[in-house]
This record gives sequence, structure tokens and C-alpha cells, in this order.
Amino acid sequence: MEPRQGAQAIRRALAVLRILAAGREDGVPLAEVVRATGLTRPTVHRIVHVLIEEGIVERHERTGRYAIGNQVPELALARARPSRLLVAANPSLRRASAEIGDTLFLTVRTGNDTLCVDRRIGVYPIQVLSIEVGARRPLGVSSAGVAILAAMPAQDARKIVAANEKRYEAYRTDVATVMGEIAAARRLGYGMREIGLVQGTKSISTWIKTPDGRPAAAMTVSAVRTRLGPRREQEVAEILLREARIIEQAIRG
Amino acid sequence: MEPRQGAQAIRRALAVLRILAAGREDGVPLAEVVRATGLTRPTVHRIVHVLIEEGIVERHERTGRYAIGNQVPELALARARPSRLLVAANPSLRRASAEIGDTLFLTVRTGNDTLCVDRRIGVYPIQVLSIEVGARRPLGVSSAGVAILAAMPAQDARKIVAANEKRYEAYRTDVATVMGEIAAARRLGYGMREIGLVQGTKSISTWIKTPDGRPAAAMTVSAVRTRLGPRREQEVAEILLREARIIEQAIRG
DNA sequence: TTGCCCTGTCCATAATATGGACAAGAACGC
DNA sequence: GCGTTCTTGTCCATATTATGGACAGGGCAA
Repeated sequence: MEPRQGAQAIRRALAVLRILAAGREDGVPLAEVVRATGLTRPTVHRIVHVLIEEGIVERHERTGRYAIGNQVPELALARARPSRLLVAANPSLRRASAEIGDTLFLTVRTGNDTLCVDRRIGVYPIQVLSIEVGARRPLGVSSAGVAILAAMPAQDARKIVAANEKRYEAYRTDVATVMGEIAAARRLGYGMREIGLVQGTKSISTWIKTPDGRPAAAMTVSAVRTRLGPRREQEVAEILLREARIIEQAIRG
Repeated sequence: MEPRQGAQAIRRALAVLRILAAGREDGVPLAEVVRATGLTRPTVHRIVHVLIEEGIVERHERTGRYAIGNQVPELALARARPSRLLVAANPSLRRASAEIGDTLFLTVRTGNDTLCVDRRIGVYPIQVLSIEVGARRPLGVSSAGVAILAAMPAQDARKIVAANEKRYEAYRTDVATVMGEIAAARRLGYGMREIGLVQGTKSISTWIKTPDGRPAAAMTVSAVRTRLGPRREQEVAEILLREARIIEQAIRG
């Protein structure tokens, strides 16, 4: 069903945009976009510069990096309403945040990426704040990504992981490691990372499925590792699993 | 400087997106996109359907209309910070809103469109609320658009108006009318519409220029016509002009 | 100096996107 | 009922468009 043709250039431009989005405000060097997309440099160069002329991409004077331009939020204003998921998850995030006390994240799947769409800071004095709303990463490099991959049919997960292969290098991981983590998450019932992307942190993620059974999001707790021993890991996982089921019900409504 | 080639399809896709953005949540029928962009129907059809596959565009089941998809806000999250203008204009909008009591709009120029980026509701019991944040229209059909056009070199304005010609029909106006309104705004020092887009309303807009002298935005008051007689029009215009200059200073800082 | 990695540009070529023509469904008038 | 006019969707030969190999310049480290 997917392969409608006659628009290669448009698909490529979007692939470039998604990589640039992962670079947030700082942007991404051209060479990195080339690596991540697998396109040739002249092609990426041409696409990026046309997008600059169109106002969709900006280039930082100092660094030469390319970033999402301000015409993208302008287009996004056409869709002012917050998403169904965000509304449905709100009470659960508040409840779980109060109960757990560590930083909570809501992360959605978008294409081959995870995208952080909400964050709640807890009451405990040490909070992991490195991931911000808007943070975007290849599925598989964060515990949320692993959880989402674990919740989908093995074949689909494998396809996504393979598609992200070129991007894993930048996050110091690889296909084999990710596949192992997915298998572990399936056994456990939730995603987990002893070594978070930030040194000394640990994360636990549960998946949230849409009514049709496909994972759409993950709810994550991140904390300094010492605060998430085996006993507390169990406790936190239970809260997350409980709230994930509640959110799934709320989406249905 | 502009004409970099080798990406016709990408430019066309963006032109389509900008038209779809004008349709907000409801979207736009294919035929309307064809008219507004001047592209052929097969081309628009192909572009729109590729964008649907990519998640950038959505199609409403009931109406068959095409609208901006939720992947656009997702990309926009990469740029979380509010724009410089929005921050700079905030105090002026609050002050002017309190002073005037009618609905205030802040509208930016984006390409050949105006885009409403902020709205303040006043204290007077009858408020013009038809224009919402995110509303997008061809430059020239609203008083804000006329104000922005009036503030740029005549030749540039003429070019934009000509480019929007095909879209004016849908708003029951035409190139000659718009050019006349621009000339009137230049004489007055601000944009004005006796007959607003909504029946029985009247609008007054002042332009806001960036440090390099190009108009970037407009500040607008809309009210029921009876509330904006010649005397009050003068008063309101003076407040708007004063605040516009203050915003221009604030952007500079 | 050399080597390496970055960005930018050219242009012959192949592949891509194009749009005329055709089709079919929906809404309206009579 | 039937024609008219609106809409959206699809096909495919064609030529226009996008492609990427090859080349070049700049910055930095050894």
C-alpha cells in the first residue's frame, strides 16, 4: 500500500527534516545529515538549501549547522489543538509523578523516532532533566524507544532497527545491542536501561498501545541509578504499568 | 539570489502545505489547492497523497478535505522557544488591550500570507473572536495584510499581490481593490477595513518593522463597526501606532 | 608540508515528476 | 428519469527534473 511513486524528492526532503529535528535548536552539520539519511552529499546540500530559501530550514551563522526553521512552527499553528494522547495522559502523569517523585516523560513514536512530548518534574531533589520536550531520537537508543519496539510485532521492530542502523553509531550503540534490549524488555514487561544516555542515570519505560494494539507511546521514569535499586524498580514499574493501562482506556473513550 | 534549482517538487510540496495550513483543522478540498497553487490536479493529487503517507498531511474521512497532519507539530517541537517578536510584543499587547477594550491581534507575515500569532480579548462585552491564533490568509485580504503590504516598497507589494491573485477570489476581493486599500493605508499611516471579513466589523492595523526596515508584523484591533466611529478610530490608531513603535524598539534590544 | 574532514559546485546523464486524457462518483436542476 | 457540472482519482508516454560522480576550496591537526 505504501509505495506511491513520483515524489522521491519530497520524501527525501522530509527525511532530511526529521534528522534536522533531532538536532533541536543547535541543528546538525551537513555531514551528519548525509550519514543519517544515506543520501549523497550533493543531494542533501541541494535539498537543505532549497529548504532554507523556503524558510523551512535555518542555518546558524557561527556553527554552519542546519536546523528546523521558524516556518515549521508557523505551519504547525494550523493544528492548534493538543493531541488526544496528551489530554488522555495528563491525569496519569500527574498521579504517577506525585507517587514516584522522579522525572516522568511521555514519549511518542513518530516514524522511526521517539519524540518526547511531555515531562513532569518530581519532588525528589535530584532530577534527571537532560531530556526535554521536543527531544527526538532513533527508536532503540532510549528505554522509551526500546519499550515501544518491544511492544510491536518482532518483524516490524527488526525493520525499524535496521532502518536506524546508520544513526546508532552517533549514540554509541548498534543493532545487536538494541535487539538484545528489546528481547529483555519483552521478558520483563517493560523497557529498562541500566546505563542511561546520561552518565549515572537509569530509566524504566512502559509502553502504551492504541486501541488497535499498536504501541503509540511510552511512559518513562528517569532517576540517578542509586535511587532505582531492584526493589524500587519493581515498585516504579508497577505504577507505570498501572497508569499505562489507564491511559489506554482513556484514549479509547 | 533566490533561484536555486533542482528541487521543483519540494517547492511545490511546500506551496501545497501552506495552502493546507490556511484551512486549519477543517482542511481544504483538493480543487481549492489546485486553484490556489496554480498546479495541475494530478500533480497536487500526487503530492498530497505522498504527504499523507509520510504523515505530514491528513485527510478527513467525512469531508475528504486535506489538512496539516500531526507530524508537523511534531517537527515544530524541535524549536520550542517562543519567537523574539512574541516576547517583545507581549507587554504592548497587554497594555493596548487594557486601554482599548476590543480584541487585539498580532499578525506576522510569512511568505505571501498573514498568520495570526497572538490574540488578546478585551473587556468590552462584544468581542470579535472570528480570527484565531493560527489563522492564515493571503496578504491583502485583511487589514493586517494591507498594513504589512503598505509598509513595504511598492514594487514588492505589487509582486505579492500579483502572486496571490488566484487566491483572492475565495475572499471576494481582487488585485485592484487590494492595491487601492494599500494606497489608502499609506496615506492614513495605518491599515483599515470598513467591512471586515466578518459582517458588521471594522478593523484597524498598524505595521511593525524589523530593524532593517521591512515590515514583519501588524497589530490589529477588530470591533463591531458601530464602536469604531471616526473619533474613536483616531484614538485607537494613535494607541496602536505608539505601541508599534515600542515593539520595534524592543525587537532591536 | 601532508592528511583528513568539512562544505560547496558543476554538469552529463538517468531517473524522476509531469500533466493531458480518461474515468467515475456526487450533487444539482429540470 | 437524464443531462450538466462539480468533484476526486488514475494511467503512462514524455521531457523536464533531480541525481551523484568528480572536482575544488577551506580549516585544522600532526
